[in-house]
Amino acid sequence: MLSLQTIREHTDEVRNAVNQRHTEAPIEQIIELDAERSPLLTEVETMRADRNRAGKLIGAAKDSAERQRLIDEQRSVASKLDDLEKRLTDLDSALNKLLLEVPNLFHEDVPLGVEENSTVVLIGNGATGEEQRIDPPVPISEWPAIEDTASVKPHWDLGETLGIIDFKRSAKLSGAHLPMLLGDGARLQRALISWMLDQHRKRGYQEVYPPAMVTRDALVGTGQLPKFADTMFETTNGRWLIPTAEVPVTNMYRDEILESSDLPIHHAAYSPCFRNEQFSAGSSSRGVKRLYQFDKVEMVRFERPDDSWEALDQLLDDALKLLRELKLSYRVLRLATGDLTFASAMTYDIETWAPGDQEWLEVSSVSNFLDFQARRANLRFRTEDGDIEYLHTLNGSGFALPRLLATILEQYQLNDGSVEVPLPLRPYLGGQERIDPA
RNA sequence: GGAGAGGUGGCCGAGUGGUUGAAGGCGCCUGUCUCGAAAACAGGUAGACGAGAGUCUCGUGGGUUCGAAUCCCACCCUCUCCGCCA
Repeated sequence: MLSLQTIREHTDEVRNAVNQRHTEAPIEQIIELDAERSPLLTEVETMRADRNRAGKLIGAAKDSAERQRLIDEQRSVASKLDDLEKRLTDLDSALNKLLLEVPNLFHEDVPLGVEENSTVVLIGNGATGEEQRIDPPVPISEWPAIEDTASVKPHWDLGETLGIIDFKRSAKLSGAHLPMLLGDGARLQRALISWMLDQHRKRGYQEVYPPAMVTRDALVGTGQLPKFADTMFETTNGRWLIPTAEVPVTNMYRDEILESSDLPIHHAAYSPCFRNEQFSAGSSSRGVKRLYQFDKVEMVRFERPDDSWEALDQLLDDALKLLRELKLSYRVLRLATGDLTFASAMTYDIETWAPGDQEWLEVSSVSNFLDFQARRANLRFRTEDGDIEYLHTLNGSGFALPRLLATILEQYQLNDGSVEVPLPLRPYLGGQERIDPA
């Protein structure tokens, strides 16, 4: 969250950020309550100081008449202090509630506008290995459509003919949007998970296998709650199913003060993710593109504030390294303000090309949250000078498995209907080179 | 799920209504001593808000009281035993 101080001192900037995100936040209410709170706080603190002073005198009083006189005196102010304290508590909790609904500020390089204003900043060709930085970035609305004449099947057809993705049978047990992987499909996913975790580990990301159920507080910490409760599943025992491993992992160091020498901390976590998607029939949710449950490998970084922007670039590159090794075609978007998530100050989306479906699939989202989550989750560290500061958090997927799997199936499809196994994954599949129809 | 024990500062641990934000020890930092180190001795050593005075924090939230680490209630967490389970 933003500090009260930020909202108080940079009100216009905050208002502007909220508007550019095309959302709403109770800024005016916050300003109003804050104006009432400040003088009240001073008054309450002065009265408490009096009370504490009197308490010491009462404790030390030898003469019982004098002691009784002091007690009577305090008795007469106690109820007034009580009233004022109640009002202060009410204001504080109201303010805290409102502050949780204010989105983060964003970096000046974030393009303004809605989704179509997001810009393409990088594009990579899987076949040739060429990578091109797009400078200046081009809005996706002006980005030329890909002329991909490859006549290949979309992954949902391929998955069925190869017998590796089953939509029909899983519907019997779970309903729509919860497909199952079979045989080489399940094995390919497992290979991907292992390979990705191994790659991240090599680059210094310590592996974590987090709980998939978390408390409400954890979700408040990362910013999903209180605003986005309807996008998740609450369990009957008061926990919530995680929408991403970002939630448990970012909350790991909650209420701790890390030493400067501990930073940076890099984790990679494999977990299932659960999202209460509002589906409408159509191409955007076909196949495995949008599901109630999917697996994902997520990278989470805890950084010193000065390092977080450089860390964002590294994080993006750490994700892209995997796509380069898999020889997949991809592009990187810098999301526009209207498409940014609540907590993010800047987000890159990585999309891979799905030739069967003729569309780009979002397989990763890489964000810098600055101290926004750190304030909510109380993530702090001690600087070299001994000061205590909020650290910065970042995360990026590497990668969401269903869509990555879909892209691989479509990009690695051969003329005879089989699918080649990407080179780096073969050691994880006992050297297997192809997936043939079952 | 049942029965019991317990949650105090970086750690251990005292404190059961009043100059206690908290004794003592360990650890850590600084100084004296030393060629240097160790030992010894002396001093220092939690966080939040605030310009500051000051206020708040002894698992969390309520309550009693002029006053709560200390009394009462609820909840959370940890440990032991039983039951159940992968």
